[in-house]
Amino acid sequence: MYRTHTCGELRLADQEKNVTLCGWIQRSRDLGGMTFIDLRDRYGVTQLVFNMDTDALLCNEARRLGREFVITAEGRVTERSNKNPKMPTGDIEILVSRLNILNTSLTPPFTIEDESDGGDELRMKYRYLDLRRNPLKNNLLLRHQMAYETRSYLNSQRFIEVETPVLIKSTPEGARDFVVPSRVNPGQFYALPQSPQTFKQLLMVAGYDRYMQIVKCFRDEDLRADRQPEFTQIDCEMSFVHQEDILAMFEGLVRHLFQSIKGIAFNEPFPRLTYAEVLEKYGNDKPDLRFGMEFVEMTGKAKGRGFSVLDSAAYIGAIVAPGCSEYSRKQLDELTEFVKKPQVGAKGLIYIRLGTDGTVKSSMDKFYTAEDMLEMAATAGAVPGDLILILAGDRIPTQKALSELRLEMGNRLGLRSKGVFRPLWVVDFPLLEWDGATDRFYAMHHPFTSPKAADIGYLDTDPARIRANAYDCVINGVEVGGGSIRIHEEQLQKKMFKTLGFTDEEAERQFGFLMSAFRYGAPPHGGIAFGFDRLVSLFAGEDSIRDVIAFPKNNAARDVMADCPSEIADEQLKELSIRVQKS
RNA sequence: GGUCAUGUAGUUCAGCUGGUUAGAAUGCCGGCCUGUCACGCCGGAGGUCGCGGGUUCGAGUCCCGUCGUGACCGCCA
Repeated sequence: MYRTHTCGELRLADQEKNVTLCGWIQRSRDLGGMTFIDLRDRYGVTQLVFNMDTDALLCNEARRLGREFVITAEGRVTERSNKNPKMPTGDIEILVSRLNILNTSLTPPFTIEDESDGGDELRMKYRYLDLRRNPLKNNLLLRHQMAYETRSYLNSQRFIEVETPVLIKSTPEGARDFVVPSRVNPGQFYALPQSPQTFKQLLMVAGYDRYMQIVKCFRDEDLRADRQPEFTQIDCEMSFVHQEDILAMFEGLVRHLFQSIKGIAFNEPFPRLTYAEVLEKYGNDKPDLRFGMEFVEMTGKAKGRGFSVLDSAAYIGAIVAPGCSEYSRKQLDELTEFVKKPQVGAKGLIYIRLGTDGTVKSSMDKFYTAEDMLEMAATAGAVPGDLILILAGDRIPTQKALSELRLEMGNRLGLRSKGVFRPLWVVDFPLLEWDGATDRFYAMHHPFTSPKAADIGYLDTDPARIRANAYDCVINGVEVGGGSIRIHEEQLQKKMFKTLGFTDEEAERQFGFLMSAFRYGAPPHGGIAFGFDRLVSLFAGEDSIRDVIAFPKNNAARDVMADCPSEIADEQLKELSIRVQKS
């Protein structure tokens, strides 16, 4: 070993020890007669000291060290005459007797500090330098701890980790597949898994009744701050369970992570809201429960005064912004602009101010009396000093817009604190979604999700009404996990494929192996997958999952450090029987 | 596929209704400095204003195109 200790561990108790440290030059302070150097490694920073009087030669050598040089330094641990209470190692320093430069460094293009001066683009290009900084280092350490605690909890519950293949069969359902050409099978392709879905079900058929895997998944869709083309799931499946058993087991996992990593205990069970409920109350299937401001439907109450915007609306919804009655014209205009953005899509915003002095002011004073509005305010549960914000229009788009407005108000009022966590389960998702463009149903979760027993009858009569045994785990407005109880009977699965518009032949060609397996004693089973990157970014308080991934891709799915994807040699293409069409 | 924002010293940014030699901070280099820890002080170097075209007597600034980056919509079972 080059070193006897790390740069984070020496304390006053180690005084007079002769030690050797290795690390990178964080910074040096040359005072003329003496020079201080902060030496950094993964574990911390330790101050080295050189003195002209003690050893002029060595001190001059130290003055020539540049930022990010890699050195090894041997010396004696001594108590500082000026201690630095801000550093864990601030009581000591190393009086260096021997110095060795292991490697020099170019001056890095941005400063390796907690608050770097580098922009995103540059830091992505030099990711290996960015990873030297504490914020990213701490995120990766957190990620490691969470993976470790996940395995620890699930292992204690008798789950076993099984690896599943990465080169699998492509299927047209769901997200676009990443595709891999097969050299030995010209003209044929593998796909990278969007998730190990079918394999974990096959493991259940095989009798491994508690499976888990922390596994990479791939989806060739456009990116977002919380979406990468390759991402990591905590993938799980269990046999002989009902929905209730899954929720209990994995509520346990989430609790274990919060307890062991953040020391947070939740006293109450996680709330469970149905899909229908969260849409009515929050206009969103992943509601942020850190604050209330639930929707109040006014559709029945607010009509019939000759205000055409409301009279013609299929849905009228309100939220109450507590204590905001004094919002200025400018602030209200900002909110109106916000809801009118194309991404939000409302046509306008109606407000009612309930003054603390009992007065009522509204943007629809022309049509409604003060009594009308006080009655509406009472319906909405508003009190003097509150501001009521109302959107009207078609039901679904208006609820969606009101949801955006609710979140915006939550931000403005500081109700979405990063240190507060409000998990919940959303249950009873619809089984199917109608798509007008292709004129067919799609599975909302995936085609293996089982319908609620009570709703199975609707398969033939009214498929849109069927609720699924599907559930999401949502924390602070982030969908961190989701799963379902699967279909384990061949006949029902066949019927499901039929409802989705598959012919028997198509179903057989794409999922024949699964259908076959179901003929050999498939146990009832179900599972869940957590978005590990999202979970870590939530714990880390980061807005983007890129900050918890060592080497992420950018907006356009490029690795700007490696400059990838890239073209490949004609030889390679030929070998793969692929011709590239240049447009 | 679409909308919006953005691109100026190594870096982060400023640069007004178009007008002399494009500024600041930080980093870098040199000098001074024996208890600093974001050390301090003095000095210096450093620019194809992303790229291409246009308008104009004159463009970092206005217009068009293009490329990069970021956020969002569509998309993501």
